[in-house]
Amino acid sequence: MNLKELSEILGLSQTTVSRALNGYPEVNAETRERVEAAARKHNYSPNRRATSLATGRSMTIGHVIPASTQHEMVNPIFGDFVAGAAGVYGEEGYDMLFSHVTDGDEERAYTDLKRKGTVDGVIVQGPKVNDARIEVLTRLGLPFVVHGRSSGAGQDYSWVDVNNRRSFKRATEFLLDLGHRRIALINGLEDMDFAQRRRAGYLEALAERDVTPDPALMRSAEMTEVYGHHETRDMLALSDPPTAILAASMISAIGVRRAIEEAGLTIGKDVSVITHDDELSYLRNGQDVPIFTATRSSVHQAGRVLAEMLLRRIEDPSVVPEQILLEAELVVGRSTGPAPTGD
Amino acid sequence: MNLKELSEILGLSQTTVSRALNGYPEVNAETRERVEAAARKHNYSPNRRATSLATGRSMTIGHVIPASTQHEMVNPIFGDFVAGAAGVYGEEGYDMLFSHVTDGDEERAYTDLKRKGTVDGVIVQGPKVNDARIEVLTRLGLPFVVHGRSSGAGQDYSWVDVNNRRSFKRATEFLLDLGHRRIALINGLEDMDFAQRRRAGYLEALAERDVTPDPALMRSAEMTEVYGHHETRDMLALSDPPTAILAASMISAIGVRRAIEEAGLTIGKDVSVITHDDELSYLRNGQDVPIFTATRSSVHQAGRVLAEMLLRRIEDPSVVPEQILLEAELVVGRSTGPAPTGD
DNA sequence: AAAGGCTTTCAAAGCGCTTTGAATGGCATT
DNA sequence: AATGCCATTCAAAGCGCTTTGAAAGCCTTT
Repeated sequence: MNLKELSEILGLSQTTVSRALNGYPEVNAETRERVEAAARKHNYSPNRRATSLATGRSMTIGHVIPASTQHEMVNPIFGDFVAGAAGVYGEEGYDMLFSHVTDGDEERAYTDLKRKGTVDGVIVQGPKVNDARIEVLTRLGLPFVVHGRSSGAGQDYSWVDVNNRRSFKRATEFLLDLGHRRIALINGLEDMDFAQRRRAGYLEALAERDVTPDPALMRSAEMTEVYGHHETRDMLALSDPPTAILAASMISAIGVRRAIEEAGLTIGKDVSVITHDDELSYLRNGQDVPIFTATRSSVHQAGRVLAEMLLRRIEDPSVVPEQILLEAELVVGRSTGPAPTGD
Repeated sequence: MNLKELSEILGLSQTTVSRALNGYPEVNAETRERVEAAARKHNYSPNRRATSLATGRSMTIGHVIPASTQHEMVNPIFGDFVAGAAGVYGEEGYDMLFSHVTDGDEERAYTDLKRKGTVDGVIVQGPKVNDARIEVLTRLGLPFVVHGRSSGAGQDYSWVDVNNRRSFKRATEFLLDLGHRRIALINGLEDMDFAQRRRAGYLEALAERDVTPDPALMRSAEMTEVYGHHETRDMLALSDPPTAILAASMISAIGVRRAIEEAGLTIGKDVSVITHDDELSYLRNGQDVPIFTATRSSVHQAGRVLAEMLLRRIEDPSVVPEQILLEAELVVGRSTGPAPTGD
């Protein structure tokens, strides 16, 4: 059943039927009802490909997954983020499309996406310091919003980010207040913008209290469980081990906990741990009392906010870029306590 | 730059240019080279919407996410599965599309997907017992493959599944061999087909050794960390607590471990734990020695296999349905040991 | 009775591609 | 010189929709 057939059944022109279904005003109310009834009866819905070609809009949002960062997709944080965005897309009648990109080919990928008209806009995930994608997209005029920020990107662009610097500064201060001086940072990959900001906050707090940062206590890699475990085990074996650890995600924090327990130490007593908590659906930070003291900010919510922002930009691309800085809250759980006395 | 402009530049007809670029034989070799060079130079690539309308193929694979199972998306297992599939799509030039569906509207969703021509085929995830989707898709003639099986679905359809019954039977036997008699099962949601099969395997093993199953030791819910923790804590408080626990995923197993440790017990000594391990990228089962004794089967790999199967079906829908049953291996880690003696 | 203004409907063009069926020209064959 | 056959190329139709510009019909106004 296509538009032509439907209009023949109704004895109307395709124009009128199309207009009736799309809510144009110049259609007789009675006619509209007849058309709508017929459409329902014959289970008609317009062919997306044809509509898309005719209107120039695809009603699809793109998420580009570079092969290198393909890990992105398997990162549980990504899942929650995307689910948040998908909720909004669904409500507004948009579909979500993932495009795989061979490495280094990002510019071409976006150009194609634009050219091929596959999507109406894109969300840029995991921005690095000085991320080239922002310039490319601006130049192409393809609507986009960034999850996070990219220091050094010249343009004025739309983004939603968590105040990573401030939240990690606050977490560090919290540990300092408890008497800790040997505080480790198990960060995300250092070329990620968010990781830089977290480290900056951490260093800032130390500096303000005249604590000299120790490079041996600053680690960074992809935030897996095994990584958290590995680095913690390593640091606990130092002659002067940390008494507190700042972890970048629940997943690596789980690894941190495992290493602490394997070492026969007690979390929150021998070693304090604070993690960033993205409020992942499958890895909640406990039920009532938080497992970990944490800087908390829902990545699912961020997904929603970004999706809404993007749809606004698509609606009217001329609108001035928006920026939203979300504050993470510091929730106190059972993983932190006063620094053990030196003897 | 579109086909018309490109052909004008070249002084050729659109037909010839199109054929040259799509590798048709009836084009002069020299002409083809000229065309290809010009396409590269002017950064031409065909508009996907138009191609799609003309050919009737969208080069897109759909994954339908029902609003209820929207959780699916935030399940780390889903991420790894989808990443596996996405890899294959990428290699074959397909995109991946997620469609949100209001609940109970699945039939209509698939009908629309077919009608609108948004996708060339779909992957059905998380099949329940007697899943209605299989019948709908068969009737619509939309190519599909199922990740898992659906007991009771009449049709002959394509699927890839892990031998859940056998692997959980074997895991249970392993625990029985170690002397355990109070073995708990922390299963996935019971309306999921895979959960049924796992339970069947578990019960079969118990029956063969004349161990009476205890309903108090059989729990089921969505496989989150908090759930694993909650059920374990609950069961350890029983007057006759389990000495071994079978968990449905790494994530719930992490919760199980947390509860055991909170109770002051030692995993692998006081309580043995076996989990199913999907080899999630961010939650590897340790590095060299496995953390948990586990039934292991890569869900990422399953994603790849399913995607390849689906593309084959799309290529030739008349081909007879394929079925692949993957065997999980039982890897022994540090979470299991002999049952504690009764005194 | 003619003119003008609404409301409602329509025919046809256009979106950018693929593909069918026909045309062209060169060459070998009769 | 006429015929037939390839190898190339082309014009035009078609995919299923939206949208422009025109037409039809009816009522009101002069």
